Amino acid sequence: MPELPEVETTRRGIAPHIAGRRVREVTVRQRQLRWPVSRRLDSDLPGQRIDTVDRRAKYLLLGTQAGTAIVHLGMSGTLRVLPRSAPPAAHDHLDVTLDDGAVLRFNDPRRFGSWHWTRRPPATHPLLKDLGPEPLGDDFDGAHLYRRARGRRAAIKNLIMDSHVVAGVGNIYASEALFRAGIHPARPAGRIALARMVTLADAIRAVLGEAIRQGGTTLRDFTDSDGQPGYFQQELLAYGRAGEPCTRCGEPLRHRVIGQRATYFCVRCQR
DNA sequence: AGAGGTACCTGGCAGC
DNA sequence: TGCTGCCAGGTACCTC
Repeated sequence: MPELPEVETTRRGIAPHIAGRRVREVTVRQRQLRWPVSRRLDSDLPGQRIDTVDRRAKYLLLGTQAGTAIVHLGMSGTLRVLPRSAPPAAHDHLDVTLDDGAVLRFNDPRRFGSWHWTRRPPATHPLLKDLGPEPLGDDFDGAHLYRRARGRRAAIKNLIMDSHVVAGVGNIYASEALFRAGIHPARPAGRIALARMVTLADAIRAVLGEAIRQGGTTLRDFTDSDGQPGYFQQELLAYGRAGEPCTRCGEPLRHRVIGQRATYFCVRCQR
């Protein structure tokens, strides 16, 4: 269930266990993920030391001297560090065995996740090169949103979920940020004033930041073989709460499909 | 160029 | 209990 906070939580969870380790072996049990896993991964990654564990949008980047593994968790992917002796379970599609006997194991029931290998700077990879700014980075703010909304008649919720506008805002946090900002999710993006875009950008940063902090607090030991990876339990104010009273005004929250995705909002507070 | 729909795949759950 | 239909956190790609 990875949105950006979970991907970041995963990154923080696995990094201490894999950074600096050398890759002994790559085992691909299911090559058909969102895209077929390139044979280059099997051939190039073994023998390399993992120097960096970074994140760009919802992509995890395992950097080595020879190239970078680009990993996406899709809708249902998880990455965990386990003892090599741990037997593979259903949907354990890919293992990266390390030189200390641990294994970085990728599990993904729905197979919407992906593994790429690139020998070039990862930022130039087709999947990454056109991404918008990081929502928690310095070059994302209300002015950026306002600029990108000029001439756009699409719903604001669709705009902030467009990874080319801002990277990594998923369906849950789009609803949450719009609720906090008091902006109706279906409002045409081009008809929102700069000041409200500033409020929205701040809300996006706040909700993602808080979720990451919560993810950190509930993060379990990623080396625990039988523990579920610790997904954060966030106090969501809008998402999934159709019919429940708005925390601000008491009006029952509504559910509506916008951009083919479930959307939750308050008709009184959000305009 | 922008907007909208489709596709990928499996598991869980409500309803019958 | 078992079947069917629907829904789910993502996002590239296609068409209009």
